[in-house]
Amino acid sequence: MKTKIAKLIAAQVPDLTESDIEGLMEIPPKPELGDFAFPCFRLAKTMRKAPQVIASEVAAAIGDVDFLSEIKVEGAYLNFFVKKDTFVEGLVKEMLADDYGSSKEGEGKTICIDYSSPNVAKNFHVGHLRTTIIGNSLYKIHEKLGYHVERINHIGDWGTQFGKLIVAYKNWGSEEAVKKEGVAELMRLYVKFHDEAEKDPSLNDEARSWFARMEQGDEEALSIWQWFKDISLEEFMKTYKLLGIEFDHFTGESFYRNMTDDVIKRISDAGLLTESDGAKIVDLSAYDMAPCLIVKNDGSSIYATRDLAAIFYRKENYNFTKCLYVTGQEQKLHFAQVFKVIELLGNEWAPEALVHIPYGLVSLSGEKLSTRSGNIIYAEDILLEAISKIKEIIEEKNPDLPNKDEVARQVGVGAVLFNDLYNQRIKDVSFKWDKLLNFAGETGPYVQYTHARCASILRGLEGFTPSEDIDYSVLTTPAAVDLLKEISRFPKVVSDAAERYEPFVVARFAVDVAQAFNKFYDADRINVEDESVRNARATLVHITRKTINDAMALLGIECPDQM
RNA sequence: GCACCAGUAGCUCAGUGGAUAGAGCAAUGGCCUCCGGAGCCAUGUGCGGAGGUUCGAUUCCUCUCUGGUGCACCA
Repeated sequence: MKTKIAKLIAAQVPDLTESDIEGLMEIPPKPELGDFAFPCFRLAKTMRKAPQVIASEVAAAIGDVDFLSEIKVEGAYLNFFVKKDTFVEGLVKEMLADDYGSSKEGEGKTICIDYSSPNVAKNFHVGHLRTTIIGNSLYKIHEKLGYHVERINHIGDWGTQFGKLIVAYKNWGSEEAVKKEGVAELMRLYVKFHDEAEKDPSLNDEARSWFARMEQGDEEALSIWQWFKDISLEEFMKTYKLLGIEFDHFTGESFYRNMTDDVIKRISDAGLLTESDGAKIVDLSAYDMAPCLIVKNDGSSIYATRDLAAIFYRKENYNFTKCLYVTGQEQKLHFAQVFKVIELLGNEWAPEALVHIPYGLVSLSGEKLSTRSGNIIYAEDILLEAISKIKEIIEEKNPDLPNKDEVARQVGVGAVLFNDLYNQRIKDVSFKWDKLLNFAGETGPYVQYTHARCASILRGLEGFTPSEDIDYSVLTTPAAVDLLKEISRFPKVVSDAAERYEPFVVARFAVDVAQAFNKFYDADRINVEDESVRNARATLVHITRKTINDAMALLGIECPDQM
């Protein structure tokens, strides 16, 4: 429709350039002023006349057009009012398609997404939840656009931290305690290590040497490591199950441990490796960056080395067009360094293909999360708390609901996910229970409630099936048109979200549709005597329900039919 | 010290060069014998500051203030 109007204008203004026409099409519609609005400032540059004059001239020249009801000049703006029937019919037919919102822009392309990636022997806390949820949503969004996605959980299962754990286990731990308490005991040992290391710094050297032994294949070290890793993974899987999140690969850091020598050789062969304070680095001062550490002075590898190895491995095995890293913004410099090293090794694809997707810090009552000070909230606790609160509300509002537990899980988890995906990733988050557990307004449960309401209406309509064969003039009431306009943004919303790597675009869209629907529901009665009115409105309800369901699915949130 | 990110309503946030800058929360008042009241409607204050580019700046540039983060042997 916008293209049509742009062409109309172009026909009246012969010396219009191509970029002028593109500019015309970029202007978003302002429904309160006209269905489509075009400012004439751009035209003024081409035509060397005042924009107000141009607006009147163009309006007069266009005359009668079959799909327009009116053209209004407001100062320097041209407002086009489209005939409602035509407008509505076009939109509805598009929206009835099963794959509405999908596209083929990613066909034949592979995207690797590295997300979640928790550290073994540490609890899964509210901060880890963000990368997990954001990564999962980016996966769904790209899949909707036709990309093939490899979901990679780059588990933090290698590194000096294990040396620390082994030292702590040997000094202050016991097999029974670890078997009994699991991750909680590992956490205790880790904290204990740091406390002791403050008093006796030589413990740090001991830890580093245990890690060096791991890298050399020491059997004792590796068997303890494997044991701790298994315990942690089991714990992580519980949270993933609750969230309904899956991965294609659990190739953590240890997976790449035998590939680091190759990385070092490549860097060395390229003449990039230099020695500094006993360690081996790539000097990046030419790019205003701190050097990238490749080998520590005790000869063992560091995370950068393993990240480099992972990139080569993924490029060779998955042939990605892009590889996304969903991690905290505090790791920005690290990824900039790693990506630069890859580029310097002669891989021109690196700057385009390797993308760090940072997100803001989660804090708790104004302070940084810290396991050691106990200033921390675990992911599982948040999810379980939200689920139980939802369960209470269900008992109060809808006690006869079948499968309450499953619905409570869907809505509780939905509330947590939605809360995390509703704003730009980069914003720091201050965790607050009361905000999370308030389910009014712009929240997951509000959107899910609207979905359940749609489903409920549709259940109540006997013999209704959605169809293109309806009376479109029924859907030209202000509330119906507003709702249709919101829904019509879906395809652009999905591609915008992918382009910006921002799930919040989809979350906001879901709320906008829900709000528009609730207004429509309030204004226009659906289940009425008149069959043609009923069918047309019910078709709109059907489209709304499906769009909300599909949009929420892109966030990893399920929408029950009743709640 | 250097670098990166953020600063919009009392609070949490949208706003990707266009018209009178929008939502939710919180507060107050209202909602039809009728499709789910986790809903709908009504009522107020605001772009950290100063310059610059532009016909037009919350948006782009420079400086500045405030907060957060990072700056090699942790990840």
